[in-house]
Amino acid sequence: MAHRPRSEMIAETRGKLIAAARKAFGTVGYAEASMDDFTAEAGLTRGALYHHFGGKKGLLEAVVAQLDSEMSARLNEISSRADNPWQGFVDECTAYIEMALEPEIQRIVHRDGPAVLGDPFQWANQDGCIASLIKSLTTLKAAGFVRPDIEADAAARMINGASVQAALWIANSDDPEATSARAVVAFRAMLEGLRLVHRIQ
Amino acid sequence: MAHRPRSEMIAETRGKLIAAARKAFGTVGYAEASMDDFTAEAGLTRGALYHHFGGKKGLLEAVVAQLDSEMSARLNEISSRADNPWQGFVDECTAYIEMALEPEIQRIVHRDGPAVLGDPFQWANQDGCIASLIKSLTTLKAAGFVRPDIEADAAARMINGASVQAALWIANSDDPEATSARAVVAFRAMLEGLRLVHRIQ
DNA sequence: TGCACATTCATACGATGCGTATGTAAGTCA
DNA sequence: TGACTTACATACGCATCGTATGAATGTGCA
Repeated sequence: MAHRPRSEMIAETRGKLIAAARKAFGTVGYAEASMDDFTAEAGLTRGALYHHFGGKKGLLEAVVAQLDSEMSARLNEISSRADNPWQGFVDECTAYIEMALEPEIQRIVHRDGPAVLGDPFQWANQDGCIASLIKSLTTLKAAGFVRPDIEADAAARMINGASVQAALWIANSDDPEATSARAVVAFRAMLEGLRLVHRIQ
Repeated sequence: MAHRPRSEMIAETRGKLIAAARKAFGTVGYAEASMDDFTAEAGLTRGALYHHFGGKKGLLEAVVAQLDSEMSARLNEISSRADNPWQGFVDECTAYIEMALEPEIQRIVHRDGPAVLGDPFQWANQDGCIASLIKSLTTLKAAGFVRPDIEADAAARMINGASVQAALWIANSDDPEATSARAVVAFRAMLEGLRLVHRIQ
């Protein structure tokens, strides 16, 4: 094996650690994942982990950031190819729920992540999927689709909470298809409440 | 000390363990709470803990059940003393958010609880606060306050998710008063979406 | 009332996982 | 090319957990 630049080696090491941790966290969960085990699986030891990430928690942050940016990219892709802005947003939210059904995302991003790292809105991923949600809502509001008294941050919070719950419900259901349909009805109704409409009564 | 009936001793031991665990879980969190430490603080050892609760997880379940039934009692009290059913429900939800601001409830019920025990809707506390939510929604729907196509379970999910997020937002804010006001606006708007109203366009 | 039994809880032990301190090899730059 | 830094492995001590065992006390039955 020829001499390779150090920066490449580092990137490879970090990547291997993140991948191994992601797999372990996603399957057995953060608390049950043994650092010795999954570093060994990556052909490394805890020494490398502590050097690059400071500890288990730091590695979780890195894993979450990776998942988050992947989700964000998928969401941007989806919302960008809609002609109606509101419909695009509804699509985005629906996709958000569907992604939360994936075990890796559900477990790491929506369960262990918040429990270990705290409030997701404080994770401050500039390119995270929550930032995407807020951005979408901001433009929607500016375009007059959302009630002017509702702030984008606040709406993003509600939507995030409801989405995760909806996904949890569907994932734990014994008839995911039917449950999904029922969840979407309630979820869209909730979104309608945020929308700017004229009412009587 | 005279001979006391065994059932009393047991109840006292369980109570002491639950109280000590509740305090520890609420302050340092579930993962950081040492069983040796908080059992000793209760004047006991891990032996008693394993005997009565099977382990740390079982004790967490007991603590959560206690908090949950306390919350439920408070919610029932609040919703019962409202004249307008819908307003009573809004009050109940608002109280739910406010309770989630209490560190003990936020940490144990909304953070560590779901992470360790899984989906709160599966905890199956017959007298839990989620059951209260569902019950309130069921009666509201029967009375025609809620859109007929929305199921009580589904709505409870959305509301629960949104409430927890709202509470998290407020709790982590540097101006809780102002944040609370903004959160409530969005939350009520969301509730309006579930409500049965006549609309144009 | 007395005794066998079940239950409650403490103690003791082994195993596992974590964090830090230290060592070593390899890359980098003057 | 040699001093220095960086990347990672190794080794050690400590805390925590689960279980197996033991002692003490209340309880049910003759």
